[in-house]
Amino acid sequence: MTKMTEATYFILAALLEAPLHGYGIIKRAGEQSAGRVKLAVGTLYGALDRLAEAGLVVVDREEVVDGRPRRYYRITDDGVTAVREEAVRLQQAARVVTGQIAVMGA
Amino acid sequence: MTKMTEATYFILAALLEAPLHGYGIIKRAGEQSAGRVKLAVGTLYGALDRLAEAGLVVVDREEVVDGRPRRYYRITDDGVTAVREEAVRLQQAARVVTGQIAVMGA
DNA sequence: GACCATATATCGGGAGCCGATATATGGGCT
DNA sequence: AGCCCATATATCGGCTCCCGATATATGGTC
Repeated sequence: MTKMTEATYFILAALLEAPLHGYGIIKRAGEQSAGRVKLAVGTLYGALDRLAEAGLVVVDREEVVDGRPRRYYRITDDGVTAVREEAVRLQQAARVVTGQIAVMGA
Repeated sequence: MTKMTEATYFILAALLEAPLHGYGIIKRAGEQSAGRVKLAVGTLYGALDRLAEAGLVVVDREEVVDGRPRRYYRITDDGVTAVREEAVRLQQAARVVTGQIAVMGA
């Protein structure tokens, strides 16, 4: 089953376009879901640690902006594969109830 | 957000067609997901208690077959609404990654 | 000065999944 | 006869993980 939690899924999804730092991930996840997903900070950092340990994300670079540190995370190839597989699982799960066939491209 | 767990979702989905007893729900969920979802018994009964308390399912009837008790659960109108809303959420979540638009009927 | 957005980090509580265990019956295999 | 398996319900403890609260720090707005 290789289950993935919802928070983990949206974190990976947020990193698909470009590397982001923690706070940026929270904002991006909110944007992508039209405000429905609000990642709590306590959720984020724990999840990022787990993702890094699993090799699905890596620290891209660290910066200091206005005295505040910023740690950018980048999704790995394994991370991309994992989040795409999870997207397929979500769609299949939805189909069980909707009974509708989704049009899927690449 | 009104989050619903994966186990809860598949339990409600399994009950959409007809009332089922606990063990039947486990088998039905496996069928509907092509064997991907395997509900653990410890998960099932706890989840059913929570669903009953929330009014999303009710006990339909109790039977005794071959000396073994069977308790049938039935999904309520609120349960149907909840599982449909969750299906939409899952589809929207999947779309964040796939970027594809799904064809939806009713 | 107070508050808010930005930014990272930790801790504790609570929810919930899951394997193990217990109990019970009937069928199939050896 | 003995054993395992499928069926069927129920409970318990461990573990994962989400999340709010808290702490710390800076710069802009009011």
